[in-house]
Amino acid sequence: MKLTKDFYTRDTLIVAKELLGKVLVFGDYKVRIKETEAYIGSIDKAAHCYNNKVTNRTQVMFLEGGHAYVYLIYGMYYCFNIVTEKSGIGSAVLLRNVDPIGNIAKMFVNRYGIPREIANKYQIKNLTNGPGKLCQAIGINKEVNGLSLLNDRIWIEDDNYTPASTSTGKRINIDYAEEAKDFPWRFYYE
DNA sequence: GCTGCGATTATC
DNA sequence: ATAATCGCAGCG
Repeated sequence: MKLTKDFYTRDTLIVAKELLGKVLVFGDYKVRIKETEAYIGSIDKAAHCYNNKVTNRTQVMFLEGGHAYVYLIYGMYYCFNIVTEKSGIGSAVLLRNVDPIGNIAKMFVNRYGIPREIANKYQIKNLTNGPGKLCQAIGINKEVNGLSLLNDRIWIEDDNYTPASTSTGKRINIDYAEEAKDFPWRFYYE
């Protein structure tokens, strides 16, 4: 069943952990969430909205939980986030790794421009295992930014899958974030 | 207006 | 280890 507003408008760390195993649905694409990272603007130097800074880019992070926050990184790749907490609190959860479930054939075309049948082992392994890769695979771009996950274009659902065990660790590629770089705000399972 | 820099990825 | 590539924030 589709996750409702009450799921998203909670503590960001809880939402980040409980998103593991849930299914993101976008058009005909379906992927299962395997790895997330939490970003909390009030105390987190790694967050775009650190110090509750509202800009044209970060304003989406302050919407009520249950919206999509999509940004362009390195001028080349999009990253997909889920906004959390009540309206006015700048926070979001980044999707860092997912397993492909539905419309996988199209994902190979989107990523490599080739049919699934001729993909090599390396390409299969790297289809959706990164924040930029998963967006390219399922066609997420700037137009998704700000969309509600409670409507019918994009949403997350629970199909009663529960990971056997989950792990916690430091977030990736935020060495500039001083003390925040050591916050254990990354959640994942194998 | 100009500058420097990323919540990344592919390739060497 | 490094190039690719551009929106955005900061400056003044």
